[in-house]
Amino acid sequence: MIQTDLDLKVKFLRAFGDKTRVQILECIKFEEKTVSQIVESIEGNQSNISQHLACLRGCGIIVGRPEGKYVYYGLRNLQIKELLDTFDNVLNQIEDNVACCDNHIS
Amino acid sequence: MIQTDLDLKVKFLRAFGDKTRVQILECIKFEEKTVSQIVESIEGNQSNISQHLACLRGCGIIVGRPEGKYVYYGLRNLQIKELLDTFDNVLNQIEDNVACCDNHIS
DNA sequence: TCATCATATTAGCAATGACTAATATGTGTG
DNA sequence: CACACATATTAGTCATTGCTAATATGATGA
Repeated sequence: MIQTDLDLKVKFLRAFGDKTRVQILECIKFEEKTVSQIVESIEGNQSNISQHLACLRGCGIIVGRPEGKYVYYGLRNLQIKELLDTFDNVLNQIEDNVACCDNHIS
Repeated sequence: MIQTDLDLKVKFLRAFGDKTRVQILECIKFEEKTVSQIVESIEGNQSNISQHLACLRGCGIIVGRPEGKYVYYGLRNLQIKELLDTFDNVLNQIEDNVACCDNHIS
């Protein structure tokens, strides 16, 4: 299947649109963590977290650094960090509007 | 149901993670358009587009301005515009990684 | 090498989201 | 008022995504 730029963009953006993945990103926003640490921190299960990590990694949002039997995950680069900060900033301004969105789409 | 800040954040971010909605945003990025114009521009159907517009509006990303029998939709504010630009910038840097993400999640 | 721990992968199921078709609302115009 | 046009809403179906449980891989240390 051919992926257009649009498809890639959507895939990238969709990666941010899941509760577990947002929690993971917040969890490793300031320092890299092992899978176990992330699992414990957000109280998920190992398999599930591992799948979401694979997704975020595959989308170029995070990177994994194996070290012995652990893998440390962290944000890919500063740009991603800044993007996350931008989300928070924009969200603060429009929080009231988002609160009343009850359409079943999204 | 109580919506936590996290839920709101996820709802907001998820709004960007759909092909049709991304197309809509690109379509009205520089100037507001009527629903009909958007429908024609991205070759969707009216009902579908209308639902996605409701979603984006409900999430505070776009605003609708009724004028006579038309409704003009545009980005809510400059911050949203800048956020969209940021997406493009970040994406340019990591496009190669996104391309090879084949996990069925996201 | 065997046992253990950390992480990844797979398959199947459950839940959510998006699309279509039909209908409703609302606005302008003859 | 009646009609035409623009947009919104609803219900139902189909497709996608996420979760769980089980198993596999890979590394460490006794």
